Amino acid sequence: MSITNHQGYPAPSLALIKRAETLSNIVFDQLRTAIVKGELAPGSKVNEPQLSKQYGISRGPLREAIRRLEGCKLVEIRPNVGAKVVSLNKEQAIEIYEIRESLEGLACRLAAERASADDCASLRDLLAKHEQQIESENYQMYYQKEGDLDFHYLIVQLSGNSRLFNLLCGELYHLLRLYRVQTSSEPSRPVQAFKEHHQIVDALEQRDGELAELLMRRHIGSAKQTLINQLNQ
Amino acid sequence: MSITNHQGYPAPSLALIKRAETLSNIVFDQLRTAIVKGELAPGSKVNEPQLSKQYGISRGPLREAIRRLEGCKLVEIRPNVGAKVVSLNKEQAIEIYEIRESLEGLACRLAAERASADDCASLRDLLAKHEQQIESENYQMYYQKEGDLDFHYLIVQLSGNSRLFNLLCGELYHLLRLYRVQTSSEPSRPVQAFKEHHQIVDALEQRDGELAELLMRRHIGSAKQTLINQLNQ
DNA sequence: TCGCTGAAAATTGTTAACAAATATCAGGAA
DNA sequence: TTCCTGATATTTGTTAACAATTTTCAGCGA
Repeated sequence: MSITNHQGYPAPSLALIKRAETLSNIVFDQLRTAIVKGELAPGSKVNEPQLSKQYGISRGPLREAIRRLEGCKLVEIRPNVGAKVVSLNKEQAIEIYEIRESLEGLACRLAAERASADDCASLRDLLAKHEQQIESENYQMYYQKEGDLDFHYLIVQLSGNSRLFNLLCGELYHLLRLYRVQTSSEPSRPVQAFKEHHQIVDALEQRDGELAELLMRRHIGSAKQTLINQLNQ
Repeated sequence: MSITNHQGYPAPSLALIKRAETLSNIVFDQLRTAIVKGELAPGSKVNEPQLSKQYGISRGPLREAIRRLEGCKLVEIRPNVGAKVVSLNKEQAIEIYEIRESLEGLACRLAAERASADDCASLRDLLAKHEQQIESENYQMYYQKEGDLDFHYLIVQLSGNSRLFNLLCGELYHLLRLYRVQTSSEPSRPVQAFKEHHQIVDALEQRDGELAELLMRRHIGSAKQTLINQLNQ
């Protein structure tokens, strides 16, 4: 969950000055988190009077936060009726996996072209740390937990394409997390995934962008296929 | 934009029944159009009192519309300072082209797999119509005008992935249009582009998803390269 | 029971006023 | 001149009240 904050704060001395966050921004963050964590159930109504009481603010900034969520496609608003938390069906989840497959492939190719030796070392470190975790705990833990996300996040970051990062690690990540919460489904092939991660890092170290792209697309394609199998079953 | 009228209203003329659009939604549409067309210059400040006067509404719904634009990443808001129309530099434009290259490749592959014979016929019709326009007017016209967009839109639509459509033909299209307005740059290789469009349709007709993807990636990669050359010059 | 009606309640949309922060700019000092 | 200062004006953030619409639900009749 350690996402870099690219709107960096100005200076160390100013670090103590509390950022002038507006109520709207605060509530936007809290609502988005609540939605992504499933505390606000997919498909459920967003009740303005209730939430404004709950957060202790008036409806003005709350409505602005909801409008921003609408722009992010996390809620849908029908005029004179209200906002509903977006809800994904399996077809829509597959659509997102298709996009992720393509874009993380791109990220991998770019990362292979642009990553420095230090960057590759970081990736190796990360995988080594994961290996420790896996051995000390249980193979099940790895893919299901944040370890998988850390790996993907780092590669997308190494791609150097900041819009790609925002898209994959922001919007699409939120939607997929929403879907997982909604269906209580978790990825379920930890050992294989770990092997594939190693192969991908190998390709990155060899600066083989095409291979890295291919491997990542396969890697996510497998997860997509698992989902499709569930759909057909 | 047709009105869904569930209640059996007298219906003297459905066209006259004004849709229950909120002021916020109306102004959102108008602002987005103004931004994408460049009427609100990139980087310029979004002044609430001025706009609320101009549109004849109060600041409440106007601010909601601006917050929604923020969610769409078309404006950036700094607390206590206000909203600015987003402005893209060349690096950011290249980032978008990289994403488009990958995603339109995906769209092409999916379109090749899913498009029906009728769909392919529609594409052929579209290209034939473009060919007429080109011959009757000027080769310059084609790639610069909406013809190019029509072609890309249709393919993305044929992919059957609605989120992909919203992403490519919604968000990314708006941003690229913004960049073109900003730099007054227009694509400049109409003849070659037209040939490439034909090749892509050929691949689609042959149901060759891999080739279609490759060709589309090259097609957009060329446009990206043109941009990079401008950057280095 | 079922479905309809319509008044009451709750919710959403909009506005205007006030509070707080920032931007502007005249005036003065080095 | 150039750079500060600080009073003023403007803009943004927030609230509460009002208007309009939808939802709820008791009452009624077939």
